[in-house]
Amino acid sequence: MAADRIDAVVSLAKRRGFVFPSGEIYGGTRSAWDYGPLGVELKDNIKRQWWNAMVRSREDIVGLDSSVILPRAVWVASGHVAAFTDPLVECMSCHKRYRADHLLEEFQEKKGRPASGLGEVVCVNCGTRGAFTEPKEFNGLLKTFLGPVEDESGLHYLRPETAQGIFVNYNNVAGSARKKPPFGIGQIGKSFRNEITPGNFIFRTREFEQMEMEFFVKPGTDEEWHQYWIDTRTEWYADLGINRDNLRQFDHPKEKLSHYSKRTVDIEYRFEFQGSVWGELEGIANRTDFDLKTHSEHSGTDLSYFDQELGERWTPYVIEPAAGVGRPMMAFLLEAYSEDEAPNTKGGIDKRVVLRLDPRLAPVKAAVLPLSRNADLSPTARDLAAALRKSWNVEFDDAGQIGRRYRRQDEIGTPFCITIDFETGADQAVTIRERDTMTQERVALDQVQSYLDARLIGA
RNA sequence: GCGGGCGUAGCACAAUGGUAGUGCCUCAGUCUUCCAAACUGAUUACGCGAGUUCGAUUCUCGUCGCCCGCUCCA
Repeated sequence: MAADRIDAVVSLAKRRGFVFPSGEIYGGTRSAWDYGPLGVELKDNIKRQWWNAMVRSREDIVGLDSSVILPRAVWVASGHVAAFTDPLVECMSCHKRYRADHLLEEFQEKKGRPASGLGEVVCVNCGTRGAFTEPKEFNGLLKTFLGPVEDESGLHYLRPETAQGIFVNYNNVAGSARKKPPFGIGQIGKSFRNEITPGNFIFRTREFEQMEMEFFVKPGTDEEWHQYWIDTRTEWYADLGINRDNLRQFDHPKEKLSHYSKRTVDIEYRFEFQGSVWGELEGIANRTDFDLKTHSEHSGTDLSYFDQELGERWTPYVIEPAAGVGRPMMAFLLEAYSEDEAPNTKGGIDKRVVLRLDPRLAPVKAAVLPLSRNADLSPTARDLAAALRKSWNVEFDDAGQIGRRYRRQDEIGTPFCITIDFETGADQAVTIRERDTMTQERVALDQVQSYLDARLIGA
């Protein structure tokens, strides 16, 4: 059932132009997806909501847009060059693949002593002992080469997280924006990871977009701030329409924390993938003073803060709410997808697909629909659509029967349909039909703008 | 990258060693006065390459891609 729901959403996403397989005419690639006309609107709306909530509306947070390509030294300092490398081995008997370090850890757990090597380890899948290939380094960083020659001197990495761009600009931002802890720097941008297994639609891709905010606080206040951001971010999803029953907070077990983290809590959504019910939307990590300290050491630039009140110097702790863009987008789509039964004019029952997106997220805010194409209603309708477009993304559609056009808009989540009919010329009014309530209201032509404005606050 | 499965219009499905059909969708027209009406017409596909063959969408091989698995974490 849940898998059906995902299938239905994936199919809808492609059919109506939300998401296309990347490079499809050449066969496509699982590494990335392309966002079509409706997808880019939805994605921008999600990003705008995040930016408004996290940056614009807050005195204590400012924005940044840092580069994707960074020198290798940054990633050495951040620990990614070392930590993003996984030694992979394969059982030559059954071809199952493992992480070599995991195999050795498990051995020690079971036997209570370290293994002398992989030769002692038994494949849990087929029972063969020590038949593993040599460990092969698998690095999650994407490499690229700058300059005329492809050699080590030109080696740069595409960022696997946007956060490092914030840390290396810490002094620039704090100084120019005149901010001191507690304060934050927010950023939206692309990141790249050479994932072993991309998949589940836009859930895991090698190129992806992140919305990250690094919040710098005084050591000792970090745990309190951490909890504040966990709750604030969970609320954000609920406010935009995710049912609380489909959200949960997941505390990472200590032994599985990232190399930089003291505690990490994920906000997860009930995706109901095959094999795993919950999937991460956002991770809120307490990165301690790891990043500012390591960049201070490696770069030689002191990134600590001089506390005038205390007369002492300390390195801020960092609380990081790091969200994807694609994952929330998928969650919002799954959450919004519904199938109603609706009677049709033939006396039968039709399936009515409705995307109950929050109006703030809906890619199209209103559709202007002349009741008939033949009766000169279209010019009035086009004028109205053009006027409304100055404020909102508005569609005009005069093709086919009116009921069909309503359904088309339902399917893409348009909250309002505005119909120009044969009385419009006389009474200078239109009918506005609301997606969720299916109610209709007669509204004067010159009041349509304010009608929408009142119902699209915050969009 | 390794193992298994799968590749026919945008989608769902056919058929065939000789010219590939249907429904839905899309588009145009007739008609249609508020919830996927009807009719007429139109666009669109054998993933790619090689081989076997007089002839391949069909058989063989290769390749590419997708799906599932291999803990990746936004």
